[in-house]
Amino acid sequence: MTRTPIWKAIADSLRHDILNQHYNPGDKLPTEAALAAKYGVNRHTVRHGLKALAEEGLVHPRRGAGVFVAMTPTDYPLGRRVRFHQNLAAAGRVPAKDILALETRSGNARECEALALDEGTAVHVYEGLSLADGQPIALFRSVFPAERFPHLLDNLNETRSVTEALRRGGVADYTRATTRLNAKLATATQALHLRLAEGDPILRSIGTNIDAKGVPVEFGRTWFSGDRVTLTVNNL
Amino acid sequence: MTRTPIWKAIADSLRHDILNQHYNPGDKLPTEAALAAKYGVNRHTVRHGLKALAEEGLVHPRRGAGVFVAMTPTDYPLGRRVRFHQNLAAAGRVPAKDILALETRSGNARECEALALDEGTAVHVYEGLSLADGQPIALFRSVFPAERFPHLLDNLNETRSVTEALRRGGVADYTRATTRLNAKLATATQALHLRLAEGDPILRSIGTNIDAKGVPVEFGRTWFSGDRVTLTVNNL
DNA sequence: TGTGATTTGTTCGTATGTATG
DNA sequence: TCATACATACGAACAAATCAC
Repeated sequence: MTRTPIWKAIADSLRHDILNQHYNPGDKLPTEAALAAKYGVNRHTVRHGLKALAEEGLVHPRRGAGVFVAMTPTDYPLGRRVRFHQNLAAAGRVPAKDILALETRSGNARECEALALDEGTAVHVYEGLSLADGQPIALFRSVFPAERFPHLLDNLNETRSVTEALRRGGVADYTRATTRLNAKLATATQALHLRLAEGDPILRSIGTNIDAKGVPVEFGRTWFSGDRVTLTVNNL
Repeated sequence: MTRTPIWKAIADSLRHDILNQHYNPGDKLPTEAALAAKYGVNRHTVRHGLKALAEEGLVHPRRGAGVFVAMTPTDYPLGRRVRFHQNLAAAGRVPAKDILALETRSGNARECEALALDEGTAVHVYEGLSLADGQPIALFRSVFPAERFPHLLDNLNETRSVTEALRRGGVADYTRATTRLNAKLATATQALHLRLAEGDPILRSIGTNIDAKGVPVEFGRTWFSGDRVTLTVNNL
């Protein structure tokens, strides 16, 4: 009878540490050299164990950077009310937003149609990056009717929250009228912002939010990292 | 004052023909050579015009095959009741299914958990290809509790319809309990079946259907072609 | 199953007219 | 007037993917 191989023992040990939250999702494991020293074995033996963990999907090596504990995809519920901050807090993540652009311009055909405006009407545009635990999970571009919300950009700049900015604009509540979902490949720009490789899978969501009277208040497009987000649809 | 360029005139002419249904979605345009002859210009000039249309997303060239009028992605509504045949008929498409596999085996951990079975319990597996107007739009793998539906495979083989096969198994109605969505890249096998290129975007949907009493009757995974399908979420 | 014809993609080269400074 | 840059248009050849037999 053969003893269990050293590489398997190392894999088991690391797996135990990961599952018991000694290492957390997104954490970098010690370098292969450090692990080899710690276990008193050759680096190749450590690599063998890490390879097994990678095949299980538990870790995810990045050349030149290190071996990282796999992030379980963030669950992002799509429902009648889609609220970024709430969604991520409910998933136990720390939400954050980076502002990439805040501007007012004339809306294009699709934007104006979605917002029930005449083509060419002025719209506010809010582009940004959504982060969960500091990791980018989505790019978004939201468009709002400019005339109805004169101070929206200031409020967005201050709060970064669509919900709060709309509330200050007199919209106490808004709900999702439609959502359309596609799979796409990341463009170079998207990859840059989301810290992905060009050609990585992207889940694109296009939706319109309406106020209590059914008037569109926001037309939003969101590009989720396909690897880092799972959209969930729960029927009420 | 300059005349309008020939290539633009050709693009306008073709766009007119497309918008006026002279060419329909999925149709192949005449070859570049044929168009060049028809308009009495060089092939490059035709290509310039076609390139403009392609950038508008109106046409979609395929090397070695031809230039095709863009198919608008099939809308596939995700709701409480997801019915392939109804969904496609509602979108004005002709639905069809190819059977890739029908078998009974013991379910793995995830399948049994989703179906609320003990691990290793026997399940029926239905793998196939969903077609709209003859074009493959999705691969699916559905898993059913084998004990509860003894003749399911025969019924599936005969009707190809999950709804009908379950009805014959005594399930008059079933509803979607959960849906989870991810973006992935097509594997070689998936690309082959869906007639895509490896690495093309795939929208993966994982869901469980339950009967009127809330008992799971189907655990299904579907891989939609990201380009050919738009999932829509309405009336949550 | 493979083989040749068809069709788009790419890269050379040539020539002309127009706007700019 | 000259030099330059750019868009337009034509021609030829070959590569690569696809399709039909």
